[in-house]
Amino acid sequence: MAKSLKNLLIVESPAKAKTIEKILGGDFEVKSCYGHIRDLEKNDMGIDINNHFAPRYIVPEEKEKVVKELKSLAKKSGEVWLATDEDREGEAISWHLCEVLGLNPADTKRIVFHEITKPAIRAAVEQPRTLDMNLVNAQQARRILDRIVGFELSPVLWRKMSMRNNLSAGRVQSVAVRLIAEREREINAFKSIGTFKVEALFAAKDISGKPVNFKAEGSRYPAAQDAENFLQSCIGAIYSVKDIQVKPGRKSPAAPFTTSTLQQEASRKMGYSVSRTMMLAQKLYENGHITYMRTDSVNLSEVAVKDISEKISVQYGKEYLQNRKFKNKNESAQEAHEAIRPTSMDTLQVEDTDCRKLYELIWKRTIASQMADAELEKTTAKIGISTNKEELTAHGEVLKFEGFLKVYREDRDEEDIEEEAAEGVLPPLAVGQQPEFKEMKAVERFSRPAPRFTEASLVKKLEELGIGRPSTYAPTISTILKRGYVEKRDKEGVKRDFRILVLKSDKITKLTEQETTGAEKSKLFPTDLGLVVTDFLKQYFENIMDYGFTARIEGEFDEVAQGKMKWNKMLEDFYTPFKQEVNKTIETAERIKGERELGVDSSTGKPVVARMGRYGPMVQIGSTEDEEKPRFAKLKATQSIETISLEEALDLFRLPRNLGKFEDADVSVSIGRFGPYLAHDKKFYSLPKEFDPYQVTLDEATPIIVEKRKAKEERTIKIFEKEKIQVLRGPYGPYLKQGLRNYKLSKEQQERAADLTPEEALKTIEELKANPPRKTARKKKA
DNA sequence: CAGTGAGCGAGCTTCCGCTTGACTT
Repeated sequence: MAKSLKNLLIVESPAKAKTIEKILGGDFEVKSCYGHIRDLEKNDMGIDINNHFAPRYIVPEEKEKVVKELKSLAKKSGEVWLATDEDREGEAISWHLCEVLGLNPADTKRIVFHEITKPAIRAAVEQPRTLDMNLVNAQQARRILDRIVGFELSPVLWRKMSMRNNLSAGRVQSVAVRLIAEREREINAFKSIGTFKVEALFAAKDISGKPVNFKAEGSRYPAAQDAENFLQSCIGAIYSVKDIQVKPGRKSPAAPFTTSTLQQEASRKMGYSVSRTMMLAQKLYENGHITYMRTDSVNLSEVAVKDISEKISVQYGKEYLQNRKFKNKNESAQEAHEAIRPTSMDTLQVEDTDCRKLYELIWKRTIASQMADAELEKTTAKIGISTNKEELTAHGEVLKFEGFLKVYREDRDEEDIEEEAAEGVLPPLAVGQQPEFKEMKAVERFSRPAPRFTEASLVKKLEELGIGRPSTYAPTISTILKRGYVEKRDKEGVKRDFRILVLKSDKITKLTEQETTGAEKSKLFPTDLGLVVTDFLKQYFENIMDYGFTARIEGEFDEVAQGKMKWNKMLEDFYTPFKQEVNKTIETAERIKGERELGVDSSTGKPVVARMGRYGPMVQIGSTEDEEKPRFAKLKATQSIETISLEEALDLFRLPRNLGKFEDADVSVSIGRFGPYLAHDKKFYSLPKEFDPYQVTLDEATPIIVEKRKAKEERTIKIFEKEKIQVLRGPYGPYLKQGLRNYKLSKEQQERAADLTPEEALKTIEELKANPPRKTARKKKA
């Protein structure tokens, strides 16, 4: 009788499975399928396009083990319950499970819950439903469309680009690169404008009678002369308070964390990369400290709200408690999970420092979300000037009740910070009062372009556009970095002069000071490759590259999910014009060069161009049609096709430089595939970083050669000339080298490396060639 | 390890979203 058998309940995550098994107890065996168990075959797109886009699914190799186990458990079980996530992907996973485990979708129990709490799970088991095939079809449409876009566009790039990188394009990654590319161009085109901002310093007595300084702001003047005229007009003036406004203000806490807001705050507060945050969160989740970390929901379960409320009452007092329900701003959210929160608000010691910092951040954000508003008092004082009609404004802000700010304050991105009115405490002022005038300044301030994206601010932007999902933000960033479309790096700022006019003791002084501008840390920069590929895709595939494309097709997926549209009809409508564009592009588009004319080389009269070559960005003097062969030079890592000047380009041709003779052989310096190097007597020595290949002298170069030669000798234990094998000393101990390849010695062989015979070395290499030690798939090189 | 850049063609690459370990270096 089936009753005696256990029920098998399948969820996506193994950590979830453990928790649920505890809640459901004896009748249920809870197992995990580890996400998707089937995917489209890779050959020939895995889609029969001419047969109404029929997908060809396979179980990937790495999923075979799980599938086998679930199959055998399903056979032995009384009933199978599908409890995958309540969203499009979760519904599809359940359907794939039916297909693979041989279950009938019409009578297999499908249950859902948004939170892993006892009441939610009990309630779910009471109300099983069956699979929603419309939702499954919406997922299939999503999957197939992404496969089509990716597997049609990428090969176009392979054909049209001369680089041998494994280029790729896709609905999400290509738009992510576009955002970074356009921001860069915006910055390059930005014309900074200086204006003079008036700021006066006064003093008045505070409550205890002590004089304190405070600031008041005046107008901005576009020209230095206007600012000077204004200061001039203030000479000898009397300043008096004309008006005082006191207004209450409030600040409310931010919603509990989702994946993207957690990534943003961890980046702003701790400087974690997006993938680091996810790794740490994964650990916290597996140890049962926090709820699921890939979510777009800001919702907290009732049980959690109760726990949080109690904690606030006990730890901070009842006046700090204010329960709130947050709504998701984002339309594309699927909300299959809760917000990210601690599983319990009890104080908890997390061992690992980085994990602890992230845990504490989550704890504080969660607690703060149910705390009272902070109450402020904002004071604005207008100060009149006796000699002219202008008024100065002083702002003050006093915190009356700290509320949630006692625990947590959200940081802001550079992008969102407007120049702030000076905040702080104003001394008590009265209308008619004449505060003591100290000085007035007009400081030149320059407008700034939007800052470059950080990983986290890119995620924020993508989420706003509805592009990508919590589980893909980190992988998307890895992809565009790996493809070389984007680089993460620092940029040194440049020094800039700015002017200050100071009015003090009825005299105006003019000063010039220096500031650093344009410095960036850990920002995303597009490479020339990224810029060129983006331009190409924008030109030929405007629709896919449009920032609204995902939102539009999401609307159609929703219609499929509601049963208002057939999924293969939707794909048909998308595919027909898209495929035409692909074909047209393959036929008509020129190879992607990204060429930019820089001018004429004055010494030869030949044109100079910057462009993409087989090995990356380069400059070229003369053309291939000329009788004389053109000259080529590679751009430096910090240079770009778009911004390099003729002068900088010509400078690159100063290499190779012959430095002179050393030990009867020429010493020359150049930049090669692996950076700057010295060449001498047919041997190469890489040039240490502190030397500039354009500046280095023979006297500096010879010690480097001598030094490197010595180091190499010290590394060499033995050389077997005939076998062309070297026994070398490396950072992990002695090893063998033959040609370009290294071979590991066994521990025992390492100990007697100096006594190895050529025969044994040869044998070792043969054996290692026959059985390469690493199991991980390695890429074949042509 | 080291100076390439044209074009041809073999054989290969590639997407997004769900999930975690198993792998060395």
